[in-house]
Amino acid sequence: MQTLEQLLEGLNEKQRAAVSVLSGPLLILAGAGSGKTRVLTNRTAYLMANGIPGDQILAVTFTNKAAKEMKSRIEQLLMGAMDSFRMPTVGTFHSICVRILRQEIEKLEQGYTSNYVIFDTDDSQKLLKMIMKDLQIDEKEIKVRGLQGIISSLKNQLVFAHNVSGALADWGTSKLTEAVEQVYPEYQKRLREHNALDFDDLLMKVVEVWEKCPDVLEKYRNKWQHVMVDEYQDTNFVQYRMIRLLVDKHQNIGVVGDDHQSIYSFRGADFRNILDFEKDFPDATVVKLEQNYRSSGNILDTANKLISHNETGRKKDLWTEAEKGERIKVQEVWDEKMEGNYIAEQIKGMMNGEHETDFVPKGYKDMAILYRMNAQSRAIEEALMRHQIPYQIIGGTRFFDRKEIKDVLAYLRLIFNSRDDVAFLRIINVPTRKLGAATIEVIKKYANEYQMSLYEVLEAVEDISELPASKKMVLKDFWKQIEMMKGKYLNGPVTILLGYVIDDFKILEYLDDGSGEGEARQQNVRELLSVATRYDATDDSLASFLEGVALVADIDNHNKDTDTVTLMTVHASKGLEFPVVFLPGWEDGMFPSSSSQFDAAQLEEERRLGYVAITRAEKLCGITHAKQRMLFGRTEYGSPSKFLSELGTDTVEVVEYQGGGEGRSGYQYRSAGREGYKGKVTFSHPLMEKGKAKKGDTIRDKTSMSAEIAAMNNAPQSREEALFGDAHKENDSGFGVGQRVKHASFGEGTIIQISGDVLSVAFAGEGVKKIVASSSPIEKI
DNA sequence: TTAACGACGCTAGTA
DNA sequence: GCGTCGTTAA
Repeated sequence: MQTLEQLLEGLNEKQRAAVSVLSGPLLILAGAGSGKTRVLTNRTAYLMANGIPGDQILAVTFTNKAAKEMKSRIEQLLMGAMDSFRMPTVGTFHSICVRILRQEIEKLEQGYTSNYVIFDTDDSQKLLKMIMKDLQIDEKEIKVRGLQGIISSLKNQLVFAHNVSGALADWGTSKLTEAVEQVYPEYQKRLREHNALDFDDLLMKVVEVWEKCPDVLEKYRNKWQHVMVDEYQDTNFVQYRMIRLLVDKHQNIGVVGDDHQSIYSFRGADFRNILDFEKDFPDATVVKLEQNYRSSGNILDTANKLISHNETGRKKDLWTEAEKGERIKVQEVWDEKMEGNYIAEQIKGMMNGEHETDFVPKGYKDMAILYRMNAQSRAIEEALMRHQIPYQIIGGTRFFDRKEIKDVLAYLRLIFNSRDDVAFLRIINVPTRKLGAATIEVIKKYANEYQMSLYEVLEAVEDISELPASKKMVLKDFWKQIEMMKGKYLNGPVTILLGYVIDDFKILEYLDDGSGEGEARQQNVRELLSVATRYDATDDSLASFLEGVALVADIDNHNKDTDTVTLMTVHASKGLEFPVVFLPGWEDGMFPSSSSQFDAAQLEEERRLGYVAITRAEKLCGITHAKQRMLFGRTEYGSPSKFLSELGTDTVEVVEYQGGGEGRSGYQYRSAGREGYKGKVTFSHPLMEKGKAKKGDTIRDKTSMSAEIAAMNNAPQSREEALFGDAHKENDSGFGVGQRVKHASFGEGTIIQISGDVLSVAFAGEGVKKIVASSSPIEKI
């Protein structure tokens, strides 16, 4: 019984009440910083300590990172306390659905097999474009993205392709809805033909199979008798439906969330799910966690004041025992460059001990810069570089979205599932095999005629009279190479297969164009090898690797151990906390974003986003707003965010911009009085005007400039550099990058970087190790 | 068939 | 400001 006590130790009364609910519906309304994660993990452990087998518990988190953290915390809690235990299933909706569908999808009898592939937004866009071409829908008239968006939201509402016309009745008739009616069913048909699912399908198909096959649903109801859902306010309709199906029998459903932190309605999330929980489950135990352990008093009060301007949502009284601390500082700056400079100087100042406050940051890692959109990062990055401040940036172009990475992955996808036409088209001429549109068209025609996938056509390519002999040979060789790899390496460790793909298809040679960017692309491909080693030990190495890379989010790669400032969007920062937080760009049209200008519900969502932003801060929070800003190549004038005037004056210190802006002193700025900002909304957003960007007069070479600054600085400039360092192709002892080696204690691995005599080797299961080539037990294989 | 060039549109946020 | 895409020249 010792363990039970321990699991409740150190919790406040409310937290304890939540943790000790062993069954039935439970709603935990957890304000920002109220110890939500702790409650979630301790409750899981508590259930297990009370005799509920771990494998009967399902916990759904919002990101893979959260899942990983939760698992390791549960392990820590129970290790030593229990002799043996089975781990609960912890994962995101998407990752859990992937696993369910690997087992069950064939039961749908739609032609899917368990080795289906996952299409990302890019893949599905390509497919949609092909369909539009075939259906002769003009891409200029109907935007692919718009179409994709509507199809996605239909799927999130569980509208199936066969009843799309009924669902679209509410939308009225337009060119767009007509297009959707035509395209959506065709899109689903082609996905089936490709044995592919898009992100929305992953959820939808699970609901479909559960609704169609009661025995399958029954199996999962028995398997997971206790279900917990984190960030419940961000669930959408399909996810809600899934949960209901799963728990309606045993009713053991615990959800945690905060309607004030619902910031994902743009992708279908509906915070009414959390508001209606008690209606859905009348017997629910409701626990409100309102004590905040994260932020000092002034920060919390400011956040509370901001969110109080929202009309929808539950009223909460978030309080803290912490002292008032520093006031939030609102600083006006000239433009985005000076904003970057200001933030960089503040950071430098704090690191040099020139702080005006009692709080002393322990390092760069205590600080974060959270912005509304990724495009804001550029000016800030440049300022940080100039000030030699190390940083890591989350988001922007994801590693797995880079072209070279997607190309290599497309090879693996084609090897894994030869029906994947999108993968086929991506790589059939990459590296170039001198195949053009004409050749591809012939293959497409043939595939269409005989109802085959594009790849299958290659097997009988000799029979196609329309192709010249030279093309036939090239195509057949390609086919033979892929077949050979399928035969030899399909079921082995994915690193081996990947190594051969990179080698045999001469990917590195192809990427080497002599430029710095070419070099960076090669490094990315090598990095992919080291990522792959993590999957080598799994049973179905290739499948789990492809799944893993399809479902990673940017935030999953956040490293809180390296001593760097963190840059990311406010969206990505949800669930995190930092002693010092900078919030740039609080101007109308930026934050709140211009799209919320005429929509009260969207404006409230922006306000919630502002609330999330401020509540990330523990000790210091600095907000900046610029008089003017370069956006999409144009200079825009902005007034201070309307949110600033909602923060009150007691807990906020306002500093106006002093001095002129480079040759722009004529600009008159309305000063903010003591009662805070009263700026009127005059921001004009370039997306709203149909103006044309004027061409830039000077073209700056970004790479050379970054390299120049990087040379002045020995700290890693970016994630890339931190990962790759300064690598050379081959060293004196004859080791080469990409080569497979064997180490006496670490086993087999792949060289991913060479720096003099020091090799960086990615070992399966061991991660990347630095090894001195001349004095280590290492040999080539 | 490919490389070079200019027009165009975008960026809100994401699994 | 920048990448993508389609057109054009070689």
